[in-house]
Order: sequence, then structure tokens, then C-alpha cells
Amino acid sequence: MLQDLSEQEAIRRESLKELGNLGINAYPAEAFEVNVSTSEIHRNFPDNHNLYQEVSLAGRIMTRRIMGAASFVDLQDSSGRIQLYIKRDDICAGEDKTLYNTVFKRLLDIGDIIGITGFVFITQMGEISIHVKSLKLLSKSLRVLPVVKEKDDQVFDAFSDPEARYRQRYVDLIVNPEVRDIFIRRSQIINNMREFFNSKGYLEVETPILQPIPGGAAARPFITHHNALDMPLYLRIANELYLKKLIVGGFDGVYEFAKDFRNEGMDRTHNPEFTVLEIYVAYKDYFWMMEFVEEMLERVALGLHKRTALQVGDREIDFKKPFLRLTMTDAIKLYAGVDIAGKSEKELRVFCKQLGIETDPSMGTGKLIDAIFGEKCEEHLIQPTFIMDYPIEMSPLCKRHRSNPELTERFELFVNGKELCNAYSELNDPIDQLGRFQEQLNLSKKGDDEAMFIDMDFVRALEYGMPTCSGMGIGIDRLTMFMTNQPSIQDVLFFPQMRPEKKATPAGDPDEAFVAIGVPEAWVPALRKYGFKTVAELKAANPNKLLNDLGGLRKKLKLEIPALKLDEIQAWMEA
RNA sequence: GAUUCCGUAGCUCAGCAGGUAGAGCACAUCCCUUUUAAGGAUGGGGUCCUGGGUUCGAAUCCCAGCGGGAUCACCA
Repeated sequence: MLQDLSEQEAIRRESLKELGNLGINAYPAEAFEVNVSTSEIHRNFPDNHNLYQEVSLAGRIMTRRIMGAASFVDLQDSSGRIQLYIKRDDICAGEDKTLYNTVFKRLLDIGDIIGITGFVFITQMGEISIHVKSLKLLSKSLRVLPVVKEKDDQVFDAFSDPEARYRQRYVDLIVNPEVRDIFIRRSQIINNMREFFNSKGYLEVETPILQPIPGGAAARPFITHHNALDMPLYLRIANELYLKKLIVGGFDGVYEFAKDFRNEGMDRTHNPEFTVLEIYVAYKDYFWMMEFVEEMLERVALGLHKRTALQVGDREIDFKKPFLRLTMTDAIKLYAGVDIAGKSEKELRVFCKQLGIETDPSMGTGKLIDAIFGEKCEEHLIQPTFIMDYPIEMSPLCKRHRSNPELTERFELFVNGKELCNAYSELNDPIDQLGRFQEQLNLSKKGDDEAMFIDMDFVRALEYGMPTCSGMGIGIDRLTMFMTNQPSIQDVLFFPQMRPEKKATPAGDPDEAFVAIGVPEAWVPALRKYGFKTVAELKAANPNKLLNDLGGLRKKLKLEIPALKLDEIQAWMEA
């Protein structure tokens, strides 16, 4: 592997070795006591300069300014950065200045993790700093960190390549503090919601991710296989049915922050695995749930920003309750200019044609209406807006509307033209439910590959009796995108799905071919580096020149392999 | 899936009427020595994404592939 190292990486490995020779373990086992964080110091020291006269803290070296007998280092811990002032004669009390001159100045690098003790003071330039009294290496970094610099909010040499940032998120997190913030805020959002639910006495639960029937939503699932049972299992697309079974079981309120998996396209707002919060509360209906959602989102916004209005892209969006409410029929009337109330499939197709919306024969009335809505309405729904009363075909798990059996008591919340929440008065009539499932089966036969499967156990549960109940699901990733003003789902997931990284495979003969003519295995990579991709190329070379050049290469790359002799090389030529 | 742009040093990027690769930061050696995106000097560092083609000659032109971004389509 050594031959793949850049010069800087090779130098760091050399430093590591030298540290070992000096008796310094670059990866010590023992704990290092930390008694303060950089942010605490910045927060409290300005008010009281007597504080922090014996600090012990640890972090990563981010920049170094070395000037002979004294140096400045920016140390970064999980809370921020602080400047260290390191004076040679303070960390090396006696005659032996090795720790400063050799270890600190030469063998340590940007990216290394160190622990220090010292006291806090303010430099002549007015910067809160730590005067270091002792320094210990806690972990040597062998890779070169991108060095991002900043002055007056201007960033220099930002680590910005999206591919590198997503694939090596750890590097992104180290050098881009605003990225770390997004994920801290994501966690705050979830905590805030969890506290809200718990304060109401609802129970956080866990339900299966591996499911024999992928129910609860219309989506293509991932399929896997269980060996012992010798049966297919599906990664869940939703947890709705399981949570409702728990309501049947007698809980008043249950919720789950769940990873769902959908085998569909990926783009700025879709990742194959994503996080959804689903909550079900007994004896409530969808009107109650709308108020619940308003309260929840207002709390989340306030908790994060201390205000309800926040910037999303180039718009300001206000999560102050109450939100706008619009029935789907009215929304379509308003934005598409057609009245879908009571229209047949045939009539709806005519509307679609008039509006320039493509349809295909597998689409039932539900999908046709959804197509009109998606095409003509969604983009207009910028401020938080509840769209209510969806057609029955689109909502097989939702209770019929109390005043119109063609509609359901369903709402979705739209923000910035995107769906954020989906909620129902839950269907608890087992006979109606079975009929609706059968409708889905018909759609499936018609060619809709997203139509729902029939879950007979769920129907059985409903037959025992489920209380009236309202349920709601909200995409946590999208919510985080809104709340942190991120345009892409990849920016709110630590590790967004990516194609596997492909190593450049060296063209030419395989290693074995070189070994077969007598080349020591350790030398094969060096030969490739030198430019020999095939044995034939190697054999055509001048042995004397090769001896010289390979010797030079060995020295240059500091290869830890035995030097070659001329007769060895000649033997390759003759082999 | 379609269109389009991109892929050059550890990072950010320049180079493209085709002629044996450049800058800043980072790195090494030195000077200065309480600095602040420190400064100065010198130096090292590159399968120019991969594979084909055109050409005397390709980082540069053409084709294909791989990876990524954006827009659109599809999709909860």
C-alpha cells in the first residue's frame, strides 16, 4: 500500500515511526481527563479572568503558526475552537527540548489529536487563548486534512466537493462547522418532538423493520430473504399498520421515529432510506390532529429559532399557528380551474387532457385526481397549508368523510410546495377496510405496482375493535431541510446513499504474472508506479537502467523492501 | 430515465487555436520569532477519472464507460 501514499502521507508515517523511536505511543490506551470545553471558556472567561487557571482539554490541531521558541495552535474540540500558546521552555522545563523542537514542531501535524493542560489568558492581539503547560499526543493523523481558512466571514479553500463531502462525511464534519450544526439541530428537532409527545403521555414504541407484508403505504419495497424461515421479507415502507395494532391493543397514544425504505428514485428530496415519525392517538379525529401538528411545528420552530418565521431558500415561511386549510376539491378548483366533485374516471381523464397532464390506463380516479393536484396545485402551497378531504381511492386506510362517502378524512400538510405530513381519521371499520384492500388488489391487477398488499392480520385486529383514532406521519428529513434551510436531503443525512466508490484498477498484467518471472511481490506495486503495466514491457527494459531507477524509487518513496541486485533483474529478463 | 455541466497536486482551482503540466493553501529545509486566512526565501509533490480513437504528438479534439452536481420526468 505504501506506494499509493502521497508524499505528505509518507512523511506522516515517517513521523509516526520517529515518535515510536522516541518512546512516544501515538495511540495511547489510557483516558485523558478533560475538565472544560472550548465553548465554555469562550462563554465564561470574558466575565471573569480568574476562571480556568488549571484547564485540561483535548482536541484536534487545525492550524499551526510556528515561530521558533513560541507557537500558536488552533485546537478544535466538539464544541468549537480555541487558540493555544505553546512556549518551548514551558512545555520543556529542563535542558531537553525534544518535546518542543522535535515532537511538536516536526512530528506533529494539522489533524493530530492532542491533550493539553494550562491556563487561560488573553494575548496581546486580544484573543482568548490557553497558555500550555503540558502536551500529550492522543492520536496521530496519517491523512492530510483540507485546510479551510476564514477571515471576516470569507472562507478560503473551502472543502466543497459534494461527492467528497458525502463520501467522507467525517472530513466534512471536521472542517465545516456549519455542517455539524445542521446535524445538531436535526437532533434538537427530534428531541423537541419527543418531549412534546411524552408530555402528553404517549408511548414511544418500536415495530418490525423486516416485514412479511410491506403495508401502510403505496411504494415499491426492498425485498430480502430470511434463510432459516426460507421466506421473503420486506424492508418496511411504513409502520402504520403495526402502530394501529397497538392502538387495538389498548394504548392511547403510540409513536415511533422509524427508518422506512423505498425502492424508488433518488433526488434532492428522496433517499432510499429515510426517517419518518408516525403517531397514533385514540379517540381523536383529523381535526384534532391538525391542531396537534400546528402546535408541534410551532414548538419545533420556536425551539430551534426562537421565532416561527424562518428562511427557506429565498422565501420566508411562517410556522405560526393556525395554518391555512383548503379541501382538495377547492384547491383544484382554485389552481386548476376544474371542479372534480362527483366526476367519473372518464370525466377526469378529459380534465387531465385539457390541462395537459399525461395519464395511463392503470390510473384510477384517485391517481387521476392526485395527478391534477400534483401538477397544478402543489407548487402554490408555500406557507404551511393543510389540504383536506382526499378522494377515497387514494386513501385505503383512511376513514370515510363523515358527510361525503366519496371522500376521506385525510389531510396533508404542504410547505414550500412539498408534502410534509400525512394524517387521517383512521379507518376502524373492518369490513370497509377489507373492501378497500380488495380495491387495491384490483388496482394492482390493472398494473399499479404500488397498490397496497392485503394484510389480513391487520383486518383481524380491526375486527376486535379499534377505537376512533387519528394518525399522522411526518418526514423528519424534509422537516429538517425546512428547519435548517437545506436544499438537499443529502445535507441532512450523515451518510446519504451513493454508488460504491470504485477503485481504479490498474490495467495490465495481474500481480501474479510479475511474481511468476521472479519479481518479489513487494516490488510489483513499485514497478507499476514506475510504469510497467505488463511483463512484456518489463522484459524489454534495460536491466542496468532498471536497477538504478528502481533503487532511486525505493529511496524516494522510502520503501521498506530489500534492494534489488543486478543478477536478480537479469533473471527476470530471462525467465 | 432525459438533458446538461463537471472530474488536473492532500484541498480549492487555472491551463484547452493539440507540442513533454501551473497557482494559492498544505508539505519539506531555512530566515523571522506573541501570531491571527502570519510574513519571507528555496524546494519536493501529478496514471491531468478510465478505456479506445484521430494525430508525428492528446490534460486539451472525438467516441464509450465510471463517478458526481444541476434541471426535468417518475415517485410519497
